[in-house]
Amino acid sequence: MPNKTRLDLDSFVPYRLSVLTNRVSGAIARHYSERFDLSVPEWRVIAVLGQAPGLSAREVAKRTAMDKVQVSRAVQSLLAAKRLTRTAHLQDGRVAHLSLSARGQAIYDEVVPLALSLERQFLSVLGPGEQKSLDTLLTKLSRHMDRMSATEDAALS
Amino acid sequence: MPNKTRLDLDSFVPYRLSVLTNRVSGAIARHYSERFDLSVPEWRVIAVLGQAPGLSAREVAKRTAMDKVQVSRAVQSLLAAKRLTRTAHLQDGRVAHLSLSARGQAIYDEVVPLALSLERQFLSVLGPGEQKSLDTLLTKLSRHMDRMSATEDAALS
DNA sequence: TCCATTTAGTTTCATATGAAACTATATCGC
DNA sequence: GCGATATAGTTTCATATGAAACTAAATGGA
Repeated sequence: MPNKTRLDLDSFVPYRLSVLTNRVSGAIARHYSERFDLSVPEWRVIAVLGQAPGLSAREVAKRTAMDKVQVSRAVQSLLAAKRLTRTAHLQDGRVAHLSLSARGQAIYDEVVPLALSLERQFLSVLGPGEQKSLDTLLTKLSRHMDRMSATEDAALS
Repeated sequence: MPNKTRLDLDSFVPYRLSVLTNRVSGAIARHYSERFDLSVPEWRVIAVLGQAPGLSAREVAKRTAMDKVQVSRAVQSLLAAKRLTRTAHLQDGRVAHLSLSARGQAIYDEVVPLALSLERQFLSVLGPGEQKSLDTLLTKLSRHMDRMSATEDAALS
């Protein structure tokens, strides 16, 4: 790929990524939000608590790449809808453990197969080798971004 | 890749795409927004008008995958900052042609190399073959999403 | 022990966003 | 030509979002 000197949005990778991602996320979100009245942050909280019950809000934030404000709000609305339970930490009064309630678990059990099926549909245009290769590329690029932002942060301090 | 029955966010492709994209877009946006007080929609409008002056708002929307409300607002603030010019369409009174003003062009000329350099930095972790392969995969997946949403739309009507 | 600092989580406020209604112009069918 | 419909673009309104301030609990040092 030659060094470009002109910007063509259609071949600008960050832009292409952004358009693709928004369409995919949008398509998935449409499915579960219609059926369960669930926002994206709420769904992420449910997804991570389904896998790892008893996490604190901070831990949920870390695993979902959301910030603590987003998590706090999602947790509040999920609690209001009785989709989560919250129990105080025994030693640390600031911390609360979060888990899915029966209602939350029911949603989890129904949305997971839906999400996986949409993912399969999305990936079905790629052959197995291509899927592996996508996986590798995403891993490399994500790690690279980790390092890049770590470097930037260090530069600031 | 075996059919998964359990959802692991870290290996769920739509989620990985979303996290990666947000970090990349965020990193780029941070650069130009700080320097030029430019929002993402504004920058997109400038990017597309730099390439194709004289487009209408509707055409800008189409090329940037933004909706017309977003474009309308971005155009308004760019006009207010005298970064665009607007001239009425000769035949059609509803339509206006948009172009970069000298001020807008100056921003374009400065941001384009910055954006391209950040893209190169982002992609630098991949070898040339991998970059080509990323390009191919993005193209296939985007086309696939086009077809999928077209099918859904058709199903609705 | 007590003050300063850190951390978990919430609230506030200002701004961004999207859907739907609206305005103005253009086009189509008759 | 003229009413019905479609299209370009804007406005309104309700909600989502993020940054920063805030509260409460924990920790660390003198």
